Amino acid sequence: MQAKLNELFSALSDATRREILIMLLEDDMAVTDVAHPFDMSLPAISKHLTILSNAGLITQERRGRVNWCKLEPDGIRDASVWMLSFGQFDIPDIEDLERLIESHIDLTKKN
Amino acid sequence: MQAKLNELFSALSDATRREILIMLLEDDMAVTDVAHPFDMSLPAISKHLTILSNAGLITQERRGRVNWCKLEPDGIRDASVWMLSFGQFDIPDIEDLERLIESHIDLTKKN
DNA sequence: TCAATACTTAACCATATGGTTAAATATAAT
DNA sequence: ATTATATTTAACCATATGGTTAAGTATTGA
Repeated sequence: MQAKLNELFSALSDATRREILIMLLEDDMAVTDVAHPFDMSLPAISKHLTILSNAGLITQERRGRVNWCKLEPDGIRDASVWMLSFGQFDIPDIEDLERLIESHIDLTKKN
Repeated sequence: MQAKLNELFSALSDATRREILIMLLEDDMAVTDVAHPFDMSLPAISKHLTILSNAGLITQERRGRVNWCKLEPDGIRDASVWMLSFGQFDIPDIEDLERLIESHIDLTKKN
């Protein structure tokens, strides 16, 4: 359990990986397309995807030469359970939330 | 913002640090008392506390030779905002939550 | 004043992380 | 059959992380 939480929070502790997760909210994507917006080599992205996969935050399914990445909706659950049980998890300022969701939309439009 | 989130999730990605946070839910504690339940040197705990402090999850206030550690209730907020905005943040199985809260109680009793 | 207490800092170590480039693999298209 | 595409694997590198022990610094108590 603790090891799983370590892996989860650790996976979330990198901005590139968080952006990838947000991109995958929109739709499933091929590895190359995931890599496209980032100023980073393909192997680097491939590694990030492996980390997200091991943490259970995404799944990958190869069809032909394309490896499709998709969000695993339950992946974040253990982390959210921990945060809720930690108790300091109030509903945040609605404006913070709106601003952040807005920034996600900008991000996906950027592609 | 991203750097702050990196720091926050990274601080949460270590089981020792998460346990420390849960201990501090109960009450403020001196560094030595924080260290007591762990099979780890004092400098190691001191480092963990610095990391929690830099992430904004706790504050430390020295009075005399005792450095009091206290939870910073708003510290986790940015992480919770991100998770909520990520959207896959359902209220989890109530039994999962109860089991986890129970395990926290056990943990604090252990001291 | 001297010793004990409550730490922090320094120096070190092994392993992990996040990136790179080059080479390998498998599939699809020509 | 050859080439292009999509991706992974390997080898490498610099820096970060999480621990250690030993030494240093205040503060308190005797």
